[in-house]
Amino acid sequence: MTETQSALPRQDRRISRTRRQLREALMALILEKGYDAVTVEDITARADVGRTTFYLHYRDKEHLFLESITQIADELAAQMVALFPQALSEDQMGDHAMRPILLVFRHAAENADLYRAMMRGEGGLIATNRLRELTAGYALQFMELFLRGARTALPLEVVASYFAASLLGTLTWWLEAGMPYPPDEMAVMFRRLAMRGVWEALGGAPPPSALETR
Amino acid sequence: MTETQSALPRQDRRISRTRRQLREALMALILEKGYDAVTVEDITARADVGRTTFYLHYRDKEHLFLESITQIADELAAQMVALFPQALSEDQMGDHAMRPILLVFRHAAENADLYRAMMRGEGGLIATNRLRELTAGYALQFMELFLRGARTALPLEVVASYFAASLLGTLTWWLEAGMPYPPDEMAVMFRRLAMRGVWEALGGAPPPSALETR
Amino acid sequence: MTETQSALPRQDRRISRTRRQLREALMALILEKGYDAVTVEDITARADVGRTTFYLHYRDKEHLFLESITQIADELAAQMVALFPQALSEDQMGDHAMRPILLVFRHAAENADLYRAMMRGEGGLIATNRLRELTAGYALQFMELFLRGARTALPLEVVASYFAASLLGTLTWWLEAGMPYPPDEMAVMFRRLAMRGVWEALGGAPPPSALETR
Amino acid sequence: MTETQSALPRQDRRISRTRRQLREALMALILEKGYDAVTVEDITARADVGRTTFYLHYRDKEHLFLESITQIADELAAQMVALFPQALSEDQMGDHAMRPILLVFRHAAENADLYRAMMRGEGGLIATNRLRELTAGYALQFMELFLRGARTALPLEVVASYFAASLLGTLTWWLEAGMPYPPDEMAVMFRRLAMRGVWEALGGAPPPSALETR
DNA sequence: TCCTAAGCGAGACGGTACGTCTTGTCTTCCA
DNA sequence: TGGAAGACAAGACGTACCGTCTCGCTTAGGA
Repeated sequence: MTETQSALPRQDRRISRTRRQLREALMALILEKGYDAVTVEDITARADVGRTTFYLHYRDKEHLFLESITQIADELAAQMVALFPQALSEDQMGDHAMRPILLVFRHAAENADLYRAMMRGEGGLIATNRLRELTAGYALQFMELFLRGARTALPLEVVASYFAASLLGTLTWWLEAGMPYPPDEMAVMFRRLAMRGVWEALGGAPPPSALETR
Repeated sequence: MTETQSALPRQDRRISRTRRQLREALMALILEKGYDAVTVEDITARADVGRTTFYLHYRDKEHLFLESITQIADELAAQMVALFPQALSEDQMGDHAMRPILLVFRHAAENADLYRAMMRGEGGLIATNRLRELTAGYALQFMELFLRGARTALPLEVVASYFAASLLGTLTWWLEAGMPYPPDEMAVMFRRLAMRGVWEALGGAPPPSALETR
Repeated sequence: MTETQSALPRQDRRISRTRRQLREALMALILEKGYDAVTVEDITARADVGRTTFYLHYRDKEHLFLESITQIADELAAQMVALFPQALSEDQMGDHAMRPILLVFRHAAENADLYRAMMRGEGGLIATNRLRELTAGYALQFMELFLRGARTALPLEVVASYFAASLLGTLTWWLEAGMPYPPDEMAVMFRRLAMRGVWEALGGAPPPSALETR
Repeated sequence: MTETQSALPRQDRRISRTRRQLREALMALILEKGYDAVTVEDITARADVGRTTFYLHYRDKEHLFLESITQIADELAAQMVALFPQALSEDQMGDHAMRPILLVFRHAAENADLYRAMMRGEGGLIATNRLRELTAGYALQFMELFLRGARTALPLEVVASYFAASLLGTLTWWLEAGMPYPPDEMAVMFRRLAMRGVWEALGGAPPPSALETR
């Protein structure tokens, strides 16, 4: 990381420093006052940057916000992708279904402030929607991979959107409640709540491992 | 409705007429441009009312919005309450668990535009949060009623928030997708997805009726 | 004046009060810092008025400035018009030619600050040009009235622009130098300098009264 | 000129090339849009030069402008000085008084664009004021030379400022009107308008030559 | 021949002012 | 007397220039 940075021209390093300061200022302020109440001036004052400079980098507040979100979403997505190096056998599936959920809760725990900022307040829908789409997309992909075209009891998109909504909703509740349970435990609980119905909807009995192991 | 109104003094009728126009204007505008993009001036212009008059009745845009939401939430709540006239026997429970869900999807279908307005856009969180709390509250109440203090496999609040989030999430998806399935069908699908996990979490096997009947 | 104002509706009185405050603030600030250095915020702060209110009344600084100029120009113009109630006999002409000049110097002396503000600084050309056109116009009118179509030694427009430029130039010098001579004396001096040439250019010998009387 | 340049070190030649481009760009742009509307960026874009480079040579737009003005003013001044090689006899004076005026109109005709640029627009006062002072100064000098301390009918400074203002005003009108008369003719007309009054103000009858010859 | 100093272009940056938009308050007028 | 009209203050918005700065590139003239 340090190497990467020092490899950049000075000017570029300065730019990314400015952008980082802006991102961090925005996130901190959202947690303090909520997205809507934050003004561009607030952000630049906190980031110790001229207001003009803000507009040099971002169209408006939402632009900066989306960039910030995208960044952590991409991070999570990268970790997600790393989970599926090759096709899985069916009974591995049950076990592997657990992993992405675990990943999400752990990632949220590690970036709790960012996640809270994303989901809090009026502007939160911007973030929530992006995350929901992302999640539903991954769920759909995963399920199609598993099903290999087999017919399902319920329409796949219903299942996927159900899954995404319940995951994100549970996540939100958990974060707002101050993470009263450790992430791994939350993942297990969520799994117990969600997976039964999903497996059934997909037309199969849940693999034993999906119920017993973690 | 007409009777109720004609019972009011003339002046009051005029007031509620003004208020109704404002509400309707707001809802229409939210559907057109999204909550945030709507200005008070937009609303009053559409409602054919002076801007001053708006502030005579509501503190600000959010105030009017919440009032509108509250109105239909209350309506739904009233229907909900009517479902539980007395204590239920355990095997009635399974059957009755279905009813509130059905109610929600039907009510949403009947007031699709309002629901969409509530959930759409940035300001949507205001509505979504209210609905989520309301729903989680009802779920909690219902589950406590059913359990009568029995121990559960998972913390009740986790189950309740899970349930509320997945119901509202599914509802949102369904509305935004243009209600591709009839409300009763959606209720059944949602039930198949959610109830298995919930019943298990509450510590019991789902009553047969919960799986088969509608 | 007081009567006129109290005859206005209250709202209108308030408006003209705001406008007057803005005009006075602008003029004062021009004298202090020069036209260009004055910002809209300066003006509104001095006038004790919200910045938005400024834009409610004027497009921009120049608009306000021109309105102010026009006002005193109109005042002068009205006095000027009052000088020519009917056609003049030729030998009255010489005597009357003196009067407009006297009028200008006296008017400038009475509104010295405003005149200085108008002529000072970068924005001054806006004012200067307006005044020059106005003056040249009046001079042309006066000369045509006097000549009744007779041929002249020099083109009339040359004479008129010469006259206007020298009058305003002398005026400017006089004001900037702190009015070292009383207005009536200046008028006489200007007349001695300018009128000989002008009369000759118009083709006639100056009437004796033009040279001797004041 | 070419010789002078090639005698300079290359670097310096490059510098003066940059400066010349900037000057020319400014003048062209003033004629197009008026002084105030021209931005530094406009200038550098037109001059095909980096914005930084501008500030390498000039403090700001006004600095560049004044430098440009000074250059042609100096040129005119040099020609002016060449007119007075020695003391003049009184009757030569009348004839010689014509020459500087002629010089001014000819010089303006030769550099019409530059003169127009100088006098046009808001920023024109900067130039106008410089020229007025310069002119009034020369006039004063000339008159003192001629009078050799004799008493005058009117204060010398009044006469000088009158003279300068009327000369420049006439010049401006002439240029803006598109030079409808040749420079020599303008000089004669101006002389007929101005000189009578000036001579009288200085206390003497105009020498015959001043009225007849050119 | 290199190398080093200067002219220069690119562009990030802080700052100031602009003109616009929306909000919520208040006052006046009218039906 | 309730509602419409609209003046007003407040304050955020996004834009336009400004003048400063740092960074490399180029290029010419001296070592």
